[in-house]
Amino acid sequence: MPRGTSLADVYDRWHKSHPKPDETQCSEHKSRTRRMVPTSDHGIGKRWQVRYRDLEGHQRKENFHTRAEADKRAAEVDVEIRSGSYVVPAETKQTLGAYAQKWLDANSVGPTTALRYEATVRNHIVAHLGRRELRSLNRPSVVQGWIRTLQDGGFEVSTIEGIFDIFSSILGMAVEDGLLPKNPCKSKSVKLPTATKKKIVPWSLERVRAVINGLPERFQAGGKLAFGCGLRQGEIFGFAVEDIDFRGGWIHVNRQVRLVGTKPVFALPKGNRIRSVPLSAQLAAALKAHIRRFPPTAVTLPWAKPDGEPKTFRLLFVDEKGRAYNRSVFNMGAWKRALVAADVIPPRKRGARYLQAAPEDGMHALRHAYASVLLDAGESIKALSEYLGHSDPGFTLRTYTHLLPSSESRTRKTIDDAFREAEAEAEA
DNA sequence: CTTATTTACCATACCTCAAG
DNA sequence: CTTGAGGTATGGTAAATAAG
Repeated sequence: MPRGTSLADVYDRWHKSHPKPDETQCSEHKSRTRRMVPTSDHGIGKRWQVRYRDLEGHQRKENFHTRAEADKRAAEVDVEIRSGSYVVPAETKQTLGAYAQKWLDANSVGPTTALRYEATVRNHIVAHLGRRELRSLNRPSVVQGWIRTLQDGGFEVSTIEGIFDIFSSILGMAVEDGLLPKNPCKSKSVKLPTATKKKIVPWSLERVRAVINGLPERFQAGGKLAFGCGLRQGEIFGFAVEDIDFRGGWIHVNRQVRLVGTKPVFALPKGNRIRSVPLSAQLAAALKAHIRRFPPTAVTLPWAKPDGEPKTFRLLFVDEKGRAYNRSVFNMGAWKRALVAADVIPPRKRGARYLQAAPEDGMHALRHAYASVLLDAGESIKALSEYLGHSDPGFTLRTYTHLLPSSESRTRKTIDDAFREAEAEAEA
């Protein structure tokens, strides 16, 4: 703006060349006033300003060096506000790294999940995209390229999905905050690698028996309980003598032992869902024998979080020092050795540091074996779902549907049984 | 020193909930 | 019933530490 030009002159020129916007034309949004004024008259800094009200009615100002730029921006703002793609310009300049931290801080999830979110953001999101400005992420190609680098990293599809979900959630919040016009993760052109759905292959009964036999004596009944009632590992570790109803033939799954970071705590089972499971006579006998041999040990741990209220339960299965089992120690030690004893994995080679086992040969395999045996015997999905503690029978069905005996084999078996019965009657 | 155990942290499968 | 988004427990390795 040339020196000596008065503010009034500028206003005048502006209004002459830019007729007042028609009120009715833009009544669907709140951007009504937009005008340009010089911000200073000494030739320094930005001299043209666009003013408007944003979607929430807050007044916004943006400064420009030239009138042409300001004009262009003013037009853009109107279009953006009308179409809903408007974002606050200044705040989109923050980096993804900074915004991801806000997302982490705003979350209220459990400690396990918080740890995972924090690690995922740090290792997979901020590491690759952390220095980018938020608004620069509004391009599907950028997101797709990032997915590609994850793929090249050799991660499982399920892992990439997990990382992507968190990323999408962060950008989703940015959209809600008005910092991004839309979430590029939702774009049609952003594609995740497709997963081949893995089917659970249950252990054979021989393997179940062999591995249980290979466990240390103090935990053999624990293995039997895991297989015989389908409990999760943490639920076995938290199983107490008061959870058994010998008379009625039930066990109650009321808690688990969980690690919060490295601190063990008692907590409700996964999904905060307690349940009861029928107890077979043989398993009951095994538990009684175990209790005689290894009397229940009172263990006190905080409830739910390390600084939670201390609770004491008389646990059936504790380590040699009378502590609740630490799953990391257990899986590395007793469990792996049982796998070796059962010939599931080879013994450790000289010089090798660890016993190697496949992920599907963890203790969870006993739970899967339980499900498999029940389905094979014709137990209903509904009942199985209850015993496993699934809240959704649909999930149980999806997980185990391939283990349901086929209709043909059920038919053959039924007829075979009928024949046997008929022959038995004829003989009598 | 070598080997065993524990700790710290990461990857993955498992699981819930509710909307479509 | 199916599916997508959100969340959690289990499986695993390497570094740190303790034990032999």
